[in-house]
This record gives sequence, structure tokens and C-alpha cells, in this order.
Amino acid sequence: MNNSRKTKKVQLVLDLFNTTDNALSVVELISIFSDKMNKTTVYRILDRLEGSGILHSFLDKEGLKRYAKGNQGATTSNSPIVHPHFICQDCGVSSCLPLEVTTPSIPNYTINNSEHLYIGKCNEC
Amino acid sequence: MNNSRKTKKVQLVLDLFNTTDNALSVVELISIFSDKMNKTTVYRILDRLEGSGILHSFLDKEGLKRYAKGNQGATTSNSPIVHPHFICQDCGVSSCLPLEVTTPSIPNYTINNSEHLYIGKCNEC
DNA sequence: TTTACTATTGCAACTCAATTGCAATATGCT
DNA sequence: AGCATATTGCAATTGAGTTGCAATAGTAAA
Repeated sequence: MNNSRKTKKVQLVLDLFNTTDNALSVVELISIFSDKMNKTTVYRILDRLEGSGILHSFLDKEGLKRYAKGNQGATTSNSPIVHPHFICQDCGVSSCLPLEVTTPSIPNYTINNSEHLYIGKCNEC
Repeated sequence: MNNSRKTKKVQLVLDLFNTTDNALSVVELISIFSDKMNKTTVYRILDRLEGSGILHSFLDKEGLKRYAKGNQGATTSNSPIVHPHFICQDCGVSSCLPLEVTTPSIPNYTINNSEHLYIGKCNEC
């Protein structure tokens, strides 16, 4: 029983993410699809694609939500497998870093999840 | 020549941060000082205290700005010394983690800064 | 294919953190 | 005390993200 429907709008979003591995902000995506669909639809499609593990999201340093391909939350234990994200301070391009994040152990604390954002310059800038 | 003035409002904010090492959200701070000063004043005082290195800030997982004591940006090179932050998913208490963050080196990328947020349960929860 | 069910979409209105302009006030220096 | 200007309060504004509801469009079954 799969409730999700493969609509034309959903396909447009999927097609875009098949062209890039970058992490795109919702603001960008709304702009890209401004003549194809409503901004509310963009928000809801992204939310659904994240829910089904096709995309994952994080907040960048401006507090803007960004989405990229793949499932951040695949897990065998109760903690998701986490990778850091990068954003270029010059051109704004953002991407997933193919690194493993090692979670520190803090006495008396349980750590279930984490977010890691690196800011710098990409190879273009 | 120091332009900053030690006003009563600024002193109230400093007094509060002298009672805790926790990272407090602006929303909390506005509430705490709701009968002492205007919310715009809270925003501006926090901004100034961060600018002078007395406080530092980060965005939590909800995208809310949080402030805590100390200077995140003290540096000898061009990269600030960074520490991770923690937030309890149950009670919402947030704190600085006394850990050193080691910045990975990525080919063709320059990393100048980073943000690290751990989500879990504190010793109270 | 037609029907019927319901997921999806568009639109407008709304929420809420954060910012801005401006006039009034308070600080600190001489 | 008087002056220059940093600070504050207030109201209005911005902008990302959310919500309610009616209209539309997938999808599965008849």
C-alpha cells in the first residue's frame, strides 16, 4: 500500500534532482519552478520526498532549508548515519560531503543526531 | 575609543548570562525580558555583545538563533576556533560542548568556518 | 472506460522570527 | 551643565514557512 502518487509536479522535482548532487534551498527551488507550480506545492513535495527517503534536508547558516538527494537517516541502530554539508561563502553552492561523522561520547549525555555545516570556498571560487 | 555604552538594559542581559552557561534562544530572552525591554532592543543588544566577542551565536535545529557566553571566533589563523553545541530534544536546554572540532581537509575546497549541532538527551532527561 | 475514492494542488490568508525607520531618550565626554 | 551620538521603543515591514479549504487529478476497482 503506497499512498504516494507520481504526479507531473513530483516528476519535475525528481528530474531536477537527477541533474545535480547539490543541496538546493527551497527558495531557489520555488524560483526555479515559479511558472510550473505553486510555492506551497514545492514545500509539500519536498516534504513528501524527504519522508520517503528520496531527499534529505538541513538548515544552512542563513536558516534556509536545503534539500539534496539521498537519505540521511538510513540506520541500523537508533542513530541515523550522518554526513556533513558544505556551503561556499562566495557562490552559495552547497553540497554533501562524502565523510563519516564520528559522534563524540559525552558523559551523562545521549546523542541521537547531529548537524554539521562547513563554510568555505569551493573549487570554482 | 570605545563606542559601546554600558546601559541598564545591556547590564540586565550581561547579568543573565552570568547566571548560566546555557545557549539561550532569542525567543526565550525576549520572553524573559518582556517587561524590562523591547524585543528589538534584545535583538540589538545581543548583536552588539556578539560583535564585541562577549557572546557567540548559532542557529538551532528549528532555525532559532541562540546565544551563549564567550567568543567562538577567537583565532590565530584565519579560521575561528569552533566548538560544537548540544540541544536536548526533550527539555530544549542547549549548551556549548567543551570539545575541539577538527576540520577535515577536502581537495580543492577551503574550509573557513563550521557549525556543529548535536541533538540528544541531557543528563536531566 | 467509467466510477469513485482520496491524494495532490492552488490560492489566499496567516504565523512568527527577524529587520528597519524614525523619533524620543539616555550615556558619556568635555 | 551641555553637547554629540549611541541606545531604545514603537510601529511597520520583510520573508520563510504553514494552514484551511475548495478544485483538480491519480489510481484502483468495477
